Amino acid sequence: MAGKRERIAIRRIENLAARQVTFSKRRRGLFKKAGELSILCDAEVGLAVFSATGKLFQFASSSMNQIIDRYNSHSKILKKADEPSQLDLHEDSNCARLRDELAEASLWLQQMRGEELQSLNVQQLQALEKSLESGLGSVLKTKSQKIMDQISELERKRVQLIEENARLKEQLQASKMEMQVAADSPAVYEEGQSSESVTNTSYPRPPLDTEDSSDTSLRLGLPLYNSK
Amino acid sequence: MAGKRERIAIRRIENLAARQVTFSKRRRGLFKKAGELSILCDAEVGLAVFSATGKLFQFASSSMNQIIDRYNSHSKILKKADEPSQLDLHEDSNCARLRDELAEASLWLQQMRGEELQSLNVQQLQALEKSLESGLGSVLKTKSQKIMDQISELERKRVQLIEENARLKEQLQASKMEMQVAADSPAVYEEGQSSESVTNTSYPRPPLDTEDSSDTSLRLGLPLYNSK
DNA sequence: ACCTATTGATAAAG
DNA sequence: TCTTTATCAATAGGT
Repeated sequence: MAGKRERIAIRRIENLAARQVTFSKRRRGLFKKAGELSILCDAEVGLAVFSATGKLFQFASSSMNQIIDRYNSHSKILKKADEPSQLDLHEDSNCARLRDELAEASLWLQQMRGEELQSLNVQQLQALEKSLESGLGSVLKTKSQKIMDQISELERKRVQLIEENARLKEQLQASKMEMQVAADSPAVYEEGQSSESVTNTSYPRPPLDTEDSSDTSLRLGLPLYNSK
Repeated sequence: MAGKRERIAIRRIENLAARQVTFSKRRRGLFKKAGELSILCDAEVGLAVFSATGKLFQFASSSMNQIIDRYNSHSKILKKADEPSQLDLHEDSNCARLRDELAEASLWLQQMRGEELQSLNVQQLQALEKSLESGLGSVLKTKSQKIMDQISELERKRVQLIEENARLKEQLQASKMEMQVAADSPAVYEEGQSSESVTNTSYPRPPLDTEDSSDTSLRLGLPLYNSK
């Protein structure tokens, strides 16, 4: 029924299935915490994880390439200033092509952000408008979906808590009644069962299993969750 | 004395001191978990964190450069499979930088077109949405302005043509009167132009402007703007 | 997948 | 920043 969570030693998990399960769980936890750190503390965070099978998982608060650039800048500063002269002169066709593509992509980005539009004609503007509307639609759809997922999750938790509350109220009632009986006839009880029997005669109460009712962990809400 | 650890909301911590404290604690926790994941699950993990003040903290299960190289390889595979050999072998820093920038720009373009959105969180989606709406607004504004300009231009041409028409009508009138005078008192003409002028009077023709009205593109009202 | 017991992480205070 | 402590969150192991 329960996880004994004996703390596992931090060394490679030999069992393949267990390793994969742990990888999934811990990876999600790690990414969540990375995201929280970036938001809470206004930090730029980049995280890349390659599974043992070679698959890539990544998280970046901004974009991974931006973070890598920034990282390289820092590394360079720490190491040494590079000499740009030779490299600049040695500009081969691949570089030129890349530069052209980058220029084109940058212009597109500018135009999608609403800049440098004067050089476009009405037809081109119309195409751009259509593209932006389409993109906006996808973004809204994705955002809605993510928000709805969050809401569902919250609702699920809310229902769980309501059930928990109801259970605790019942137990509180039972506890009060027990105390009142104890005050009426103050005696020393070694076991809860005797008081329970008295209580039963005085106040009707929700049925409790006599075997389990002395188990603290169960009183605190060993729930018969049927949720979901 | 005690931590009430009420779960804080995941949003930027406004208080500077509290933010720095949380940054320290969570950063250490995050790095610890990153290390545990890499060992437990035999994964390669790279993590870079830039504080709000610009300081770099990093963790890498192997070496950061190795991880960045592996990451770039994956990105390349995902993006395009064209000519990897030449670029890989002849990779100077300028080329690499250009390629990274291009990759980033391409990703942005994709996301603005509504693709590859699943990796974004709600905040990032919101920012993207805002950017798209802003760009769309500018595009619509520019398009409207250009259309209005075209309408104005057409209206100007229309007025010009009306005036031209009126002038021609006057000339026609004058011409007719001349002809009538000529018929009344036929004189001797030495040049062939006289026959032409007679022809003109017989068949009225559409007005022709020697300069503007002969420009087909303007008549069609669809100026063919040449972008770039 | 889901659930819980248990350990781990961490917010607040000193 | 370090320590303490009370809680909350992550997760190991089981179903």
